[in-house]
Amino acid sequence: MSKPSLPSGTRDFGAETVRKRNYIFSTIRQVFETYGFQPLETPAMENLDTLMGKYGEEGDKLIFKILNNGLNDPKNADRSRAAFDQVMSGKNDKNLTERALRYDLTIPFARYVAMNYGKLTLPFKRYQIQPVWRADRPQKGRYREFYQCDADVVGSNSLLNEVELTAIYATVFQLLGIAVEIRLNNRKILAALAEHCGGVDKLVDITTAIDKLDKIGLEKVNQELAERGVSEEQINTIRKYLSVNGNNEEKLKQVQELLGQYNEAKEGIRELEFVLGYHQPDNGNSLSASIILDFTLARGLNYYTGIIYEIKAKGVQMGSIGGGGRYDDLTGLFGVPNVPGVGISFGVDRIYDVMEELGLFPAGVHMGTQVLFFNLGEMESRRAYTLMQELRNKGIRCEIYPESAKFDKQFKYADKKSIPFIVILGSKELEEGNCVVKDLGRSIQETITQSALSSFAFE
RNA sequence: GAGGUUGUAGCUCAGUAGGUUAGAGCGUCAGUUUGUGGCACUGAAGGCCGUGGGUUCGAGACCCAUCAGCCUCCCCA
Repeated sequence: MSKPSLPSGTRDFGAETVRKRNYIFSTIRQVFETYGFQPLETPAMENLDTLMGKYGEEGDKLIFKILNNGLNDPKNADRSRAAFDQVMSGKNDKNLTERALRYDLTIPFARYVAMNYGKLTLPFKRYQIQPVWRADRPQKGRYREFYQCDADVVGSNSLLNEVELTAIYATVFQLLGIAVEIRLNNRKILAALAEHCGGVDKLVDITTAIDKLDKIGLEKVNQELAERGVSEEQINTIRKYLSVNGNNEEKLKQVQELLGQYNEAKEGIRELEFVLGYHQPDNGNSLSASIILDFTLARGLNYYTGIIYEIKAKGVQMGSIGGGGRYDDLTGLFGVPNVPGVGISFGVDRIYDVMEELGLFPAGVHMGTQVLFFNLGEMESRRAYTLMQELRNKGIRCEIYPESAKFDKQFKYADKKSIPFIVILGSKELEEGNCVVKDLGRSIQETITQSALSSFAFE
């Protein structure tokens, strides 16, 4: 038997890591709660048809499918084989798989809203912090199991929601100490560009092409567009669009000049102006985050219809650490039309990697044992145990060395675990009703009465 | 899905052009030290060299396959 291993792209988390991750989770949760969002949890698995077709062609490929049970039952054998042939020809078959692991938190949320529509008070604001799974090839900042922290509002068209979600992004990253760019764009502006270039059907081609801008450069983007039947004049417009620059105000002005004749573009510009207007420095915001309009931002998720978000950490080589946007009719996919929504997502695993790389975790996240009681014999440890429980009742994190071992060994144990205080209670102390408290960091100790121990300041 | 790269002790890595019994540091354990740690010294344990084939008199080294990690593209958090 060889050593056990982990499925590709999954990880175990040791104590240190768990504490640091919890620090991120609780920061995000606290901000979500502050903005009036309520928690929701949904199952790890969903019916396959709930997920399929929601994330685009690439997304479908990355959904982890769960094999049905009982495939090997003789009475199912023919059906299983037929289903397998279906799958081999690129189709899904319910006789082989009808469930899958959740791919994100937005679609399960939409499913939940559709199922509970009558019971929910609209606008409905929920947050959700759970793992998601993607059958992707692992690499830097990319895992097959990772956590998302989502906040969504459904049942409201108000741009005030976008304003608040922007503020949530800014607040969370400020609390975590990560300098970020909150990049904003609007699908409506992209749609206007597509319209200008010959029709909405070009939207996907154009957006995926311009999304590659910073990777393959302007020339290649143009080349790629030409291959997709975009005329020279239209490419010229795209070229101008892509070279929009300056501060946010200047960028908006240029886009206005370029696409202002389209109503959709006007609308998109107005929406962005609205959100930016709320985040002026004189408006109670002291954002360490910069809000940057990026008209080349074209998030792949095909259900976005309005403002889209992407978060980029400054000073590190890392994909986006958050994203989101507005969707007009997500629950329409599940039979409940006309429920607009907007949401954002935090990628905790990438945030963790960024904070680790930049050394941003505060020293205080180590919440290990504070006090180690030495074990110096049967009678001694009985007494020590009683005293220890008193401290624990006061919320002090304690442990007693389980064996009656040599001093040396117990000291080294405290060192290894970075336990700052030890309590020595040996035969002499037992007799005199005392105990010795030693501060290992300062290397000082004092003898106090056992009754005074529970009010000792372990700091 | 395509490509690159790595895989030797618990961890980080050496291992020369294929040649005896596979090395170091750190860590672990024991001792110097049975009531005062971090240091030092002494000693010990721990490896089918990722896995399976192949070439060779001989493979940790070379070839093929496979698995896993990391990285790039696609896409994404």
